[in-house]
Amino acid sequence: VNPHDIPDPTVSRLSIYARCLERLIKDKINVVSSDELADRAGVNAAQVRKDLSYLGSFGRRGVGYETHHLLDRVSYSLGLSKPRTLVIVGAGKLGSALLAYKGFREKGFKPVAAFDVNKEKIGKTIGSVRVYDISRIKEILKKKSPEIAIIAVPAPYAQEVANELVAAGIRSILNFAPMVLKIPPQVVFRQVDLSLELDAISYYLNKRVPAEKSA
Amino acid sequence: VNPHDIPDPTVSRLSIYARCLERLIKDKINVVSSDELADRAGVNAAQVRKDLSYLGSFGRRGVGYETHHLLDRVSYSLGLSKPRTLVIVGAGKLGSALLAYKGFREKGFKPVAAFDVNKEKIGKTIGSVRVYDISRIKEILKKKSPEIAIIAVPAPYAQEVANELVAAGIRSILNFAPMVLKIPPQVVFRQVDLSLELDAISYYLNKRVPAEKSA
DNA sequence: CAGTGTGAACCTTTTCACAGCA
DNA sequence: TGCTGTGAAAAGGTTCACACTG
Repeated sequence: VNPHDIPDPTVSRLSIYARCLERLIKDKINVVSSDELADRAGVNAAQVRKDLSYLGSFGRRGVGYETHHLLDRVSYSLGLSKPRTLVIVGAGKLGSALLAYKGFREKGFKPVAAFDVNKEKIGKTIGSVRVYDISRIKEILKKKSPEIAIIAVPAPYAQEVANELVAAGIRSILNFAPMVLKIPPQVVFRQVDLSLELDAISYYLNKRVPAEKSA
Repeated sequence: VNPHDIPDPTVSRLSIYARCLERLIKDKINVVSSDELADRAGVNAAQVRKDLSYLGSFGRRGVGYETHHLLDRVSYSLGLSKPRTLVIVGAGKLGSALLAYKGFREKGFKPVAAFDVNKEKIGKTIGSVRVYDISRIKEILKKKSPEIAIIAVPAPYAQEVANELVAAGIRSILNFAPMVLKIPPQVVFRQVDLSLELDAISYYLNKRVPAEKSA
């Protein structure tokens, strides 16, 4: 459907450019150069131009990019034009925090259901979304046809949950459990891994001088 | 301090190998081949061998890697041998979820303080850690000297918080706010970005056939 | 033999540098 | 003149393939 294949790192940066463009538009700035956008996105200007070139060319030479137009184009490429529905599996601390997250709705990601095993949570409403018994995943997914499932259960249950989601025909999964999951290739899969990030920080902390001398 | 420079993607995978090795050890498996480890980590075997080769060579040809020894070596390389202290700025839904996260302590990351602006939270204890007024960052950081700060405040405040942390001499920052932050290069910096991940999923959802025909 | 360790080939991504255009 | 768009070069990472060894 989309024009061409965009490299994965570029996809990630497009999301960041979109965020920067929203800010610029909020500030009533109508034109931005690759230099300025690069600075705001924390990358270099050639990178911005190369990234945007995957979407076609609509900068004006000698001027820059029209912010509204560029945001439209970036959003379109990311498929953000139409709203997306999602479910969250696991309504514990993390799941609840995610359900309460305002950013979802603002960006067009709409939670339509949550699941948990805890009897006390089942039937309750968190962040305007109902919590269902986890055994009803297949049934509810059939009814609501969400496009995205977020896994926010403890690591030992994550693979099992993933299997059920896949069996129920989910098209994409975002996993927060610190666990390698086997997911069939036709399902879009991404991972957010707090504990990996901490390990990485730990590594780079050690690489730096253990005790700094001066600023 | 550390032997050699390890590529960033390898650092991330080392964290995953460590996780797999813990599992293997829990299951009383003492030797593992690069093939088996690769399968569990979701990468290919050459990758595993190349990654491990950055740490030296201690596999036994024809046999595999001794799990205990390898885990020790990987943990050491990641700097996980010694415990790390951290603070969390922002004790809202997300910050509280993070404070409650058991995985921290298990892996040797110890929260020593939290900060918030909300008067109702200040003075309370969440997950065994006290919540301080955010204006006391400098003072408390001086006293507790944490190595890592986690930013879990709303995006508009994240840069301001980051500036204070840097001014207070923090050595590393993990940012959860969906916001590009300017951090001086001597501070180790990583970002966890939910909204970016969702955008990426949205992109790949669009790339796939909009309606699937068969399995 | 089975499985590691690693140079070399391959592939992807980033950066450079400049032609081309408003 | 100033800034985009883009080939080409450089850098960085992954995979291959095989010599080597317990």
